[in-house]
Amino acid sequence: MGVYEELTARGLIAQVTDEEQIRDMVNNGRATFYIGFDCTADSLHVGHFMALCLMKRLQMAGNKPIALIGGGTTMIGDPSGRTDMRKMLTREDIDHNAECFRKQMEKFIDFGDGKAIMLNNADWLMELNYIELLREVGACFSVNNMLRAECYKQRWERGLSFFEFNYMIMQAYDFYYMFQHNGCNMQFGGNDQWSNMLAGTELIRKKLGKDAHAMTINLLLNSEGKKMGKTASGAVWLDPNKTSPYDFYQYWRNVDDGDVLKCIRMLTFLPLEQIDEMDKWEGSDLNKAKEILAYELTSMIHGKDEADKAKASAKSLFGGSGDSEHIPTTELSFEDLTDGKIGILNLLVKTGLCTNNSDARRNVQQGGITANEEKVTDVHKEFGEDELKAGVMLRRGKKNYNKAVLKG
RNA sequence: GGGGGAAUUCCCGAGUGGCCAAAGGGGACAGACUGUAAAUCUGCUGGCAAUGCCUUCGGUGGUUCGAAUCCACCUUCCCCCA
Repeated sequence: MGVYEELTARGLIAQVTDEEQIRDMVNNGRATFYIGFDCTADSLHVGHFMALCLMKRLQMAGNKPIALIGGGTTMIGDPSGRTDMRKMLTREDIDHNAECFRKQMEKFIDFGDGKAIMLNNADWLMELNYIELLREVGACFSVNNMLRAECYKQRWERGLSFFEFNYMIMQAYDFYYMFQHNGCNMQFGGNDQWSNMLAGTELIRKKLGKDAHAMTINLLLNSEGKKMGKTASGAVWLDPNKTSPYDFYQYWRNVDDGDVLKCIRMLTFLPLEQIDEMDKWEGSDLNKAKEILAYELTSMIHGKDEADKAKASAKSLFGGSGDSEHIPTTELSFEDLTDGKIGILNLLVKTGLCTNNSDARRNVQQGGITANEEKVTDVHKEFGEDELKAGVMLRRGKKNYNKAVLKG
């Protein structure tokens, strides 16, 4: 089975420009493909992870990936599929983010020995001259066609500025540029990028009379059709300082029944036969599949050690056995105490289990808080030094744990 | 360039002088039920030293005993005409 067939079997491929040719190219390792990453934040998230996986799979099949960091395109911001304009980022922010992206990608993709390259489109886009660009590539675009593009549909109500409208042209230019300078003959991306990607192949055809290819992957959507990898507090980040390995593990451990197998198929590197076997599982057996998903992903992103720790913590908290060593812990100092004591509300805020006093009070009043597995009903309850030195295991709701320990 | 309209809490959206910390819905959070799932039902959703007090309805001033609500100017956005 070639890599193309594997991607199809995993449900990754959404649209392609020419199936025959693309299959032939990627299966025989003749593709030099690029995936663009706009650096709108200082860490990659789960959505990017899909793209990185794709890159890795194709690299393993002998193709050469180009990771394109969008230092230039981020100056504009992709309006595709969005209803509002993105916040404009400063040059400094973008450079910083680009640097963060680079570090994270290097952990995942092998950039050695010309096996892959990393580029930043700021290197060519920032140099462009407006009039020259208009004459050189602007003439190749039909505004009529651009307006018909699916990715702008959502903008018809709220309006689209000319500024953002140009994003597509910049992305097309990227492809055109790398086609000529880096032998890039294919572009991959999320399905929401399809219009932008076609703009690139069109431009290459018009300017150079040559064929370039594009392929999109399905976005990771849950059974409700929403993008996965988002929580109430924001994205699920790959940076352990932004989303701890434990939280990362828990995110996947808690996906809906209907989404587990899809996630395993699309995100993990487990053999397809094994996945097909899991596909037969039903009911509470799916819990096993969720554990596998969570473990596999955590271990890919944060390493085996962290994955083991996260798993052990989860086991001890939810399963009643296993070691409790790796549970999220908050260290307190004597300065946090008043007269050698600390109130429950204060403690909940300190550990980050509640956002503020009101939130803490509400949770206590609704019976959502336990300390050392005993329900706390009194908002005035206090904890003394000795108790805190031994460690107080706090729980909010069913799944949020934090151990408060007094140091010193 | 001319004319018209809009901005409300996490989101959508009601409110057009006091009864407004602001209807309703969504989401989030908590409880029950469960499998760390879904569905369902219940509670809850600005902050604080908490039967009270403080801050919030795009911004800045003003009118008034009292302003999300009225007036002026500003900002941003949308629609129509050019």
